[in-house]
Amino acid sequence: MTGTWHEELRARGYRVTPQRQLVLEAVTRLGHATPEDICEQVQETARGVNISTVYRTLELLEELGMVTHTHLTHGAPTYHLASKADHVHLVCRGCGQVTEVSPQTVDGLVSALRDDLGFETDVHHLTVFGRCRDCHS
Amino acid sequence: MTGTWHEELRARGYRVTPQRQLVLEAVTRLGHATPEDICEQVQETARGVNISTVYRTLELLEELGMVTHTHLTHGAPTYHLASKADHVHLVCRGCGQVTEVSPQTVDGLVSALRDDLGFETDVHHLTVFGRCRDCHS
DNA sequence: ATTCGTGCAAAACTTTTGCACAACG
DNA sequence: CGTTGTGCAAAAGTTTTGCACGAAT
Repeated sequence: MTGTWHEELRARGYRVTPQRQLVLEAVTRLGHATPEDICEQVQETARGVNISTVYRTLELLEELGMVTHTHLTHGAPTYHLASKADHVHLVCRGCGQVTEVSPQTVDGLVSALRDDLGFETDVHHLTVFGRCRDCHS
Repeated sequence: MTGTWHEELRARGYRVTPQRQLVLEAVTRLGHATPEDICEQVQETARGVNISTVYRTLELLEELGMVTHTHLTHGAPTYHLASKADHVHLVCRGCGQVTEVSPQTVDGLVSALRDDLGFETDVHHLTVFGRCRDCHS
């Protein structure tokens, strides 16, 4: 299971390092996590890892299409696995809860934008803000 | 026309100051603008205005419901008039262009989320990322 | 006259970058 | 071994905060 993306890295001339493995594992485990969250998680295994390495690695993994990021709150970007990114985020302004819903929920919107405007939606990046059932004020 | 929101401010115990007028005018004029954009615009009229005042004023105006902000790019928040915020943003990852489309484009999505999940979408804050017609790579 | 708002400066955060050393292949 | 990646430290960028002065009511 680890082999696959090792080859992916190598094929593109990048090296496989413990730091890169740890960052990817942290993203896998944490789900929606900020660079700082990820750094903390990584440091539980390897204390020395620097946050600048986390930033550099996230940039790399994103370029490789292995992770993506979205802006769920204020300004903090959160990263998650691209392979598990096939969903749309709902963020509740009341309780802050993040829900994931199937991309087919937005199929209509995606088609409309494509047909009317030629706009190809990046569903992975779609975040919908609002209020969940429990937080109707 | 200026009277209306002057009273709004006063009614809530806030004062009407030139800085607040200028920030609101800048937001009105610029459309989607970052705090720094707004600060520059304001300073063309009143050189002394400090960016911290801009931040404080934007926070106030947002609390009053007169402006809203969205995250159109990286991490830079952009502000615009709440009264003109009745639209959805399309952001092209290729050329960076921001297009506004009618909220009725997302009516289907909004209904689906409400009916299925009880989730009330905040349409003002909806930003869709993707690629515009001219930037299909 | 009082209280609130502003400018200034510094602090707090987040993200990026340069460089010497370490380590992957 | 050669080249790429990392840690460290510092820089750059953005947003927040404390405080004394100025301005609105």
